[in-house]
Amino acid sequence: MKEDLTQASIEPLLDYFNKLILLNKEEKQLVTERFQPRLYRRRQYVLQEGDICKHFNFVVRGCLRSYITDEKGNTHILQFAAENWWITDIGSFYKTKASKLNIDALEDTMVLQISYDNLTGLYDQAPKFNQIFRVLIENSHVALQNRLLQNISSSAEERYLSFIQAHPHLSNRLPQTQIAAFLGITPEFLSRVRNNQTKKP
Amino acid sequence: MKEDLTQASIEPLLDYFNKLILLNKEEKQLVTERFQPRLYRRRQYVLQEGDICKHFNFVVRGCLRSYITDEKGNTHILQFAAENWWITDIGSFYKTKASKLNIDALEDTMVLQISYDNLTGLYDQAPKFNQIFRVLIENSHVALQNRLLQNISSSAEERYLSFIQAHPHLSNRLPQTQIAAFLGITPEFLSRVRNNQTKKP
DNA sequence: CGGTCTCTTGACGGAGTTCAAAGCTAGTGG
DNA sequence: CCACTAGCTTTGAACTCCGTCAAGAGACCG
Repeated sequence: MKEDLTQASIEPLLDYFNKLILLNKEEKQLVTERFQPRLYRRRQYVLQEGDICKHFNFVVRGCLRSYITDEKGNTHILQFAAENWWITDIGSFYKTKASKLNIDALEDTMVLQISYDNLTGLYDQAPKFNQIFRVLIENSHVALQNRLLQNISSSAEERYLSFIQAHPHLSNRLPQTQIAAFLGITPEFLSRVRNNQTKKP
Repeated sequence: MKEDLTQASIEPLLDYFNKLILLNKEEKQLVTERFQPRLYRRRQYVLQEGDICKHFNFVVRGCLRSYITDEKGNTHILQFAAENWWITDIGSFYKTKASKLNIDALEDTMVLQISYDNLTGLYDQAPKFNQIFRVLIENSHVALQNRLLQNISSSAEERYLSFIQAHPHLSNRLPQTQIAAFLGITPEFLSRVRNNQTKKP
């Protein structure tokens, strides 16, 4: 499946903003000017540990992940980002300091990305985006709170069932190794959980 | 130790804001007008599951916690908030919907709190506070990301050591049951972890 | 094809839980 | 100010969940 940037469409992003707060013509124009389309190929890094995160990314097609790698070489996934999701290292991006996270592509992926300067410029030209990006972070924060609470209160099986129920589209297209790294268990144990699950009902 | 609202001081809050972004005289005045001091006694609820979270709280003295209770009756702590920390249910507060969290006082606690209307009024009168509160959430979000990653990648012992190192003042004044509920382990096991720890070095 | 990645399965080991009991601390009411 | 109760901490033993290591069987891609 070929794709190139001339096919890039800003529409999904405009739709996304419009669902949060209606944009006028000028604001849509600003978004179109300040966000840049970009393609990442499978396994390509969007951000590498130690670098400064330069962009806020909106996924148009494909799937990215953010993760850390521990001293044993195991990866632990903080977030997946498929269509219409945002991904960045907020701490590194806003404070311009070295990132502890990696972000890379699980599939060939097209994003619309905005740099720090372009984003602060956007805040100045259209203050409405202050509110929009505050809401983005709030939503993301609430989701993360729920995930943490579930992690300290539920078994691996409960977390897995909850994940496939909340994200059926993701659990279909991701390899189980990635889901295990997200849930905080080993791929072997996830395999057993799934096996028990099919026998149950 | 007696304390009452006439002794209430807005100073810690003004100091806190000033360290993020310098405030002018008018802005300080606005903060003084719009934040209300309030006392909560030990075990008193600040927010109860099912209610709508009405306030953003800044702790001046004492300590609060936010938590859920599961079907077995176990509590799982999302956050502690001692001096100079913020605590609220962001989702419930901004979207005016029923909260899944409880917030209560672990000690007699004085807070400075602001209502939703007063906060949005503050945003309008002094846009600087848009930025201030965006930074607050960003910081909180980064802290939560780190905690989640540690939870899915580290042992109970590692998490405990990391907690007492990052928050020595808190770990001294909190009962171990509360720390265990925060780390996601049983109080019995935390006792054993501490016991091993004292024997080691 | 050949190699790499993914998924499964088994046996074993270890981290963390559950239940129960006991001593200790601290708040509370009379 | 004392007595009493409720909560905190510790310890033991049995048990469960989940990880580790190893091996083999597809599946996909170059």
